[in-house]
Amino acid sequence: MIQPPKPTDTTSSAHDRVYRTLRAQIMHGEFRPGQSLTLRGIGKTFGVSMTPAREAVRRLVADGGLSLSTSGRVSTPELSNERLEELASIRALIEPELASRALPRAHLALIDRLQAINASIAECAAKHDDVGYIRTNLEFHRTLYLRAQAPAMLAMTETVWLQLGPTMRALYAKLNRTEVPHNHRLIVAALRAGDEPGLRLALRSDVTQGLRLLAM
Amino acid sequence: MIQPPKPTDTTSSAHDRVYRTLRAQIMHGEFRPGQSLTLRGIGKTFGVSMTPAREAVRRLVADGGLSLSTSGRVSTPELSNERLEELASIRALIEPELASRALPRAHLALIDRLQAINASIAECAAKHDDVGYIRTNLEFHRTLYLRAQAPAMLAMTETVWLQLGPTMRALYAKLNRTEVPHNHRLIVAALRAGDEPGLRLALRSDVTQGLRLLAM
DNA sequence: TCCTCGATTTTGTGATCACATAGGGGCATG
DNA sequence: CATGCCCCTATGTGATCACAAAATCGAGGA
Repeated sequence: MIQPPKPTDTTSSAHDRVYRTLRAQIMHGEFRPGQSLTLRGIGKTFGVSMTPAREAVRRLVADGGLSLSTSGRVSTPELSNERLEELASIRALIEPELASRALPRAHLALIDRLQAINASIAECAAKHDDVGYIRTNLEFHRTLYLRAQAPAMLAMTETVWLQLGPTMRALYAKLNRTEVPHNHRLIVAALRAGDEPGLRLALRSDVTQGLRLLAM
Repeated sequence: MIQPPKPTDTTSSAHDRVYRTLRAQIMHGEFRPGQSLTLRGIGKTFGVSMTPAREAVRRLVADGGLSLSTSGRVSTPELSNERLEELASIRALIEPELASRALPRAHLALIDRLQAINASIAECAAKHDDVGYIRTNLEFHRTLYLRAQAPAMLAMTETVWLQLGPTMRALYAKLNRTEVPHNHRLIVAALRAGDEPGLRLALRSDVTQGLRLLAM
């Protein structure tokens, strides 16, 4: 009946806010694989009705960040090993390409920023902050790829990250890292040296490294 | 008030039916670039209310098949040249990989089927049936890639096709093809010969060919 | 004839409701 | 104590409504 007041920001629609928040949470590993969500629960969390919650969920299902059971129940996906391997293959295909495109545009300020992000990663690793580790790790990659000026390719890569989010969380929780991955240092070094083949190789290794650890 | 009867199939939800139909239509070039759609119009077309229409549209927006104006208006995307080139690059990156993975599993029956599809393409070309041409062309690629046993990679590729749909339509309408693209014959030949490098090359050429014609 | 401004219509957004069904918990029975 | 069944609650689906904003159309004036 009475439309309740709109105390929140009016800069974007409700469903978009829900969508972006949930997407970031999933991508950064804040949910475990197979964790179930409910539309009413999401709505309650964000202070909206079921309608925008459903739209956000639909979008997330569309790009693989959530999966729908046959009865319409929503949960984060549990990836099979084949799926995981395939997603890693996609990363290994696209991300070296993105890095390679970014290379000619990577000036010193960018490289310094990447090194600073690596320091943040080290901090998260020391604190055993899994979510922070994943988030800053992805930030490292995104910062580099943004220079590639290839928004569609980047969007596609982020969609893969989204699908991997919950599984990465479960994986990293087991690993108990304590330092920056070696490959990140190789990436920075290759950028400084302008070494394109080395950069591609380092990216490929970095991307497939997590999977290799899982398969052990 | 009164819930109207459900005369339609109960095998899937309304929004899913709308989604799949619209997705196919967009991918096959049944809409021109920039063509605008309305939620109420979609609902009326499919005999459903706005709710499922909105959900279907959200999903399509999420994977780039439709775009939203700032005011929430829905339309098929008009791709910039940079975007187009980028999407072609993605195709050129993934599709040779898919073909390569399909190659060891491609037995004779598959190759024959591909050749039959090529014949269908030729028919469509002769009849100047643009939509049919695009549909059978994509069917050729999908039939091959299904053998790769890489569903995530195939899904990603189809998403790119979806984004290209309206533009491909506009492009092919200008070209007035009259025969099967030469590269499709090369693809079949490479499959028969088990020639992996040749297959990758033919795929790459086939995928980027359309773009090259546009840039002329 | 063309531009401008205002009213009306169109359209998207979000809330709410009725309904069907899937799941889970509790109870009875072996 | 385990297991199967049933009822109730939780949950998703789709329709409808109120509202705001945008677009479109038309009238009037320059």
